Amino acid sequence: MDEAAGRTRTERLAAEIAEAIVTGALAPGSRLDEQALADRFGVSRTPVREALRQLGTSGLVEVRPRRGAVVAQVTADQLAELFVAMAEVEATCARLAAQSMSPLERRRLDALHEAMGGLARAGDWAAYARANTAFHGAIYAGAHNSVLSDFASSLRRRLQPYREAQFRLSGRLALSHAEHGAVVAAILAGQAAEAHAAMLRHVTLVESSVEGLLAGEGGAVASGPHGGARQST
Amino acid sequence: MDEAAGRTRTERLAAEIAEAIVTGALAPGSRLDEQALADRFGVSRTPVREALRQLGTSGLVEVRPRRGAVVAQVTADQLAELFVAMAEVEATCARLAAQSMSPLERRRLDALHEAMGGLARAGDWAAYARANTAFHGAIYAGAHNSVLSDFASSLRRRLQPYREAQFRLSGRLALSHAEHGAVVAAILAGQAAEAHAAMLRHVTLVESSVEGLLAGEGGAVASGPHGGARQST
DNA sequence: GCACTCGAAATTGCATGCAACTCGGGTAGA
DNA sequence: TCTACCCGAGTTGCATGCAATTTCGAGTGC
Repeated sequence: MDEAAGRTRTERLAAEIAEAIVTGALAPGSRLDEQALADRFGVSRTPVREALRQLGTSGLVEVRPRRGAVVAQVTADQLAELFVAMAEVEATCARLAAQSMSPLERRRLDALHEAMGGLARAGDWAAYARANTAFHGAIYAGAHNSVLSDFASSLRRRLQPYREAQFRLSGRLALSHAEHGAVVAAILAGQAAEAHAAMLRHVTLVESSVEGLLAGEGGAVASGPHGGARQST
Repeated sequence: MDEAAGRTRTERLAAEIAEAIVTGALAPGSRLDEQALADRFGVSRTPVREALRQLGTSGLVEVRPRRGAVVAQVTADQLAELFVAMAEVEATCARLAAQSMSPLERRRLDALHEAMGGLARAGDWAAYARANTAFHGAIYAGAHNSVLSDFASSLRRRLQPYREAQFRLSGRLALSHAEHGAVVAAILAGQAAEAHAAMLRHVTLVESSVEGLLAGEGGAVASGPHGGARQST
């Protein structure tokens, strides 16, 4: 499934390591030994080092000079800050989208939302999670601002493992779809303030849902939301 | 002048190259030849490459696989997007700050604002520009969210050369201080919506001021706001 | 005169090697 | 027994070298 994802080895490595971190195959806090990674991917340490630097800048790994790299620890406090930041940025995107989405973009957002209703009723949380990414992506795009859009995407990506788990909670799917409904209605109507408020509420509810999950797991925040998932590829 | 800024060569290089880009010593669009940079700083290509990758992730340089790195071009459209993003993020920080700044933080913000009034009346735009960075930094910090704060700082840094020029415009100093006054008043009073609106207005006014400057320069956006300025420190 | 092809120089991507630093265990001393 | 020190293994930071790709220019055909 890697085909020719990235042209250079460094790019492919950065993508693969990021994937492993986001999916939980590499647990937060684990050391990222350069030689071990190089052996594992069949390359030398040089591209591994370059990939780790890149991931360090984007916040996924922490590189300590002369002391190696580790998968970034996400404390409960930092997790809360990430969620607040994502809520605010997404809400901003929603407001801008309400102001500046084209008629075509509005129709497509509406259609996507309708389709997700079917997935929610069917209880297909895996498909819903995928569609959910597209849904939020459509709103980022509708803001017509690549800087905000990129930032929102990167936050969403970092929080992906924490968000995904909560879709399995019974009832969350229908709730999520209802919250989306309020966002979509406000955007379609061009009501900027309402769109902002609705999106803020939606993401904040996701956050409290995640917090409930993590609390139930017994303070396993530092080791991520995966009960023991290991790499799948 | 570099003392021991960064411990490793890569870090120092990243900082120095970033500085050269931000101050305009390296013009947007210029090629960043690895060997040339290595010679210039007296190191080998390896740390230069790692530094360039880092800067690539943060958006300051554009690295094209197999085709070398160039200082990121900022088109007029991208500049507008950067300003919109900064306005929105700063406004969000201002709103959060109004909600959650401690009494001590509020007093300090007020004191800083008062001091800047003196600088504005004296027409000391260089000192005002420095204090301005501290002023906005205080608001970022008051939001109590390192994710948003870091993002805002990075945007501010990228826009620094464009913002700085407009302080020299006669009248801008007093106007800027007046706009700050509205922001400070709202934050001190805990009026979240007002703080948001006031900050949005402030940054948007800075943007139009910068646009006026650039238009006056004759479409020199792509080559940056420096008419030929070279590094000063 | 213009476009296209081919080849050499230049530049990037990556592998390898070495020195400097970190960190663990063991030992001597109090 | 506890503390401090020392030393060796293991890692990281960086330099160097080579292969692959891009780029630019000269030459050729149309």
